[in-house]
Amino acid sequence: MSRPAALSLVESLDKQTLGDRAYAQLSELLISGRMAPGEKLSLRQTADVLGVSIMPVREAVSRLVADGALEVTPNRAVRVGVMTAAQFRDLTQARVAIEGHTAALAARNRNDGDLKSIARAEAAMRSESRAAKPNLPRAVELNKSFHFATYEAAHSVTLVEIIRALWLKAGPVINLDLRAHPERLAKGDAVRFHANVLSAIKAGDEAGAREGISADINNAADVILSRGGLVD
Amino acid sequence: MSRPAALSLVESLDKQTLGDRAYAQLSELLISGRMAPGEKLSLRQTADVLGVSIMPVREAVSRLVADGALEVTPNRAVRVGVMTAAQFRDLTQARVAIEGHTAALAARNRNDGDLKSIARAEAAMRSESRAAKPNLPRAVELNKSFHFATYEAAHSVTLVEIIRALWLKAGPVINLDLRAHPERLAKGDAVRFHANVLSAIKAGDEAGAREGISADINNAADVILSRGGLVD
DNA sequence: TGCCGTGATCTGTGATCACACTTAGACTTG
DNA sequence: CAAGTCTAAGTGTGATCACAGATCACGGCA
Repeated sequence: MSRPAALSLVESLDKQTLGDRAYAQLSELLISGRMAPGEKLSLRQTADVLGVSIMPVREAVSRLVADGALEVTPNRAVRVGVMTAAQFRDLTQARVAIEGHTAALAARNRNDGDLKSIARAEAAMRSESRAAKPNLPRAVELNKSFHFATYEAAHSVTLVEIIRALWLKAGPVINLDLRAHPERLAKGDAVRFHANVLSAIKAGDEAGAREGISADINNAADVILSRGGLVD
Repeated sequence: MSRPAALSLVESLDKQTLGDRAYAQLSELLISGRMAPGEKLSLRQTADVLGVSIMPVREAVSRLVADGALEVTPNRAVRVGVMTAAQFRDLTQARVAIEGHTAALAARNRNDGDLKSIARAEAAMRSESRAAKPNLPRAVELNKSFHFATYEAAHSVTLVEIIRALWLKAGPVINLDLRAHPERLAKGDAVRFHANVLSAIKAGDEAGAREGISADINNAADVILSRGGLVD
């Protein structure tokens, strides 16, 4: 099984299927809230936009439907999932439990490299959200970066994957709201919670990390629920 | 919007796509351990078995790949996911956290109907596993029934969905082992843990429910890991 | 003016075809 | 006899075609 050592540098150059790329692009749109809940989506149309045939889009969409991020109505129309207030509450509670647990785990398992990436992500989001006129898409992205830098520090690929699936469902609701009401960012709640999480993880304080993440999630969810924009 | 009242009885008769049925059948095979980790799977072949074209199978398989239950090797071969011992440990820890949390939630949120279904599932599995020669496929099915009756009592569709995805990954490893070493069932550990879970949930004892489920999961995982059948 | 049939168009789903690639086995060759 | 070669069958992926059902606008009837 010995091969020329130089070959190991170039092997497996692409190996990414078109369906995978379509999935990546669509989930990025969803997770960052660039598609509103209930917005319809045509296979052929998005296939044109992505410059491929409808097959890869089909695969991507069926995966997203399985994830619960998209849904296909009984009328055979694909749209971004719409949630009732009750479903959103259920999702939020699950997020608090799982993301809180993962943050606590991060406080125990983090190494120096993890601390650095979390601190960097925290600083980036702090400076962006305190800017005179913050770049909203960038703020959304930085918020995601901070959370996932935290979760990665738990060193559990299973948990991170689960959280990614949760964000896929919550993204459209949360980040669309943030785009519509940017004043929530300026208020600085998220930045404060993030700072608490960072210092707790640095100190190895599991309960503190869990509470910081819980507060961050619950705070955002409360604002959205009080806005009353969800059906039912 | 008023319609003849009689029509409301027959509306929405099936509305289940072939791909959904293929997914249901394949995931049932996986979750009950009837397919061994690493076992290969051909799209055309399974399409023949299921009596459909390869399209529905493709959709089902791509969803299962996204779930991590199946995997497609770089050589373009689909097979049941194989796990390293480290991955299995990670998966087990996530299961302990999430399923334990859900059981605790069940102890708080259960109603009388939930208690009845849990008790019924517990009794069914107990009697089967104490039989002279237990029916293994049935025991696997009853074990699943007990766990999910418990989790349903938490009344959180989000958590139950997540747990179902976790079982899809763990099923092949755990239940294949159970088929290969049925003496584990006769030993009665699972039955004892289940009884503890049932009484804790009945008593509203959240910590007890969490510990019972944790013990059940960890016990099975320890046996499998000590068997050394996992690669790496 | 209001309502309902009707046809063109668009939807997702399923089947079939085309293709690049892998793999296994018979064959040839040294 | 062993090692390399080449062919044929099988693989997943992608494109295209076919189809039932939904939607919507237009036009005719009441």
